[in-house]
Amino acid sequence: MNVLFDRLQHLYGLQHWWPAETPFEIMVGAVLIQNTSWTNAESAIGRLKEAEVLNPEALLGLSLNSLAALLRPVGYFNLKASRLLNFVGWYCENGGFQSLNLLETPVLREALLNVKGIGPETADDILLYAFSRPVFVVDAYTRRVFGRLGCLFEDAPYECLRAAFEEALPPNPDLYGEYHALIVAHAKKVCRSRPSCEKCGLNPDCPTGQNFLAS
DNA sequence: ACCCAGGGTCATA
DNA sequence: TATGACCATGGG
Repeated sequence: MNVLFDRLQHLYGLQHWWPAETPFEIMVGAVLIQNTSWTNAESAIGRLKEAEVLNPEALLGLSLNSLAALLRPVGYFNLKASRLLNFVGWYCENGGFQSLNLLETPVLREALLNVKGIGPETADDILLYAFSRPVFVVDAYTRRVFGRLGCLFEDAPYECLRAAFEEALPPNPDLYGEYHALIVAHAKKVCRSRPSCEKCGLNPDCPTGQNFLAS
C-alpha cells in the first residue's frame, strides 16, 4: 500500500535485518553500531564470539578494560564497553528476555531509555528487531532520504518523526524492520555523501522525489 | 589528508 | 532548548 516502500522493496529486495543469531546479539549490536559502520560492529561481534563472551553472564564477568580491548574495532571502545556493561547489567537485573518481553512497549521503551548509553535510536533498534515491537526507527538516513523528498524537516525532534511514521503506517514490526533496512540500503546506494553529491547528480531540492523514485 | 559511518552524553549559554 | 565537544576505529 505504501508507494515508496513498494518501490524500495522492488529495487533492493529482502534485506535480512537484523543480521544476528539471537535477540541478545541484536541488542549488543545495537549498542556497538552507534555512529560506526556495520563492518566495524560486525568485526567486534566476531571478536566477542571468538572469546566466547557473547552472553550476559560472560560479559558481566569482564573488566572494563578487557571488554574495551575486544571492542577496539568499533571505535569509542572505552565508551561502548561502559555502555554495554550498563545495558547487560540492567538486562540481567530485570530477568532477561522472557521477563522484559512481558512489559508493554511504552514501558519497555522508557526502561531502555533510562539505561546510560541507550538513546532513542538504539532503544528503538532493540524494541523493533530484538523484541519485535512495532516501533519505527528514525536514523540519519531516514532524515536524509525523506528530508530530500520534501516529506519532513531533517532537524525535527526524534519523537516527532517517529510518531509521524507510526501514525502513517500500520503497526507491523515486519514492515517497520524491512522499511528501515530498505531506507538504509537506498541511502547508501544512491549517495553516501553530502546533499550536493556530484557523483550521483542528486538534487537535494527535488520536491517530488523523482531522483529517488526513478529507476 | 579529509570525510563519513545504522549515536549518546554532558557542559555550557 | 539548543548548540558544541567529546568519544576513536576503519574504509572510501
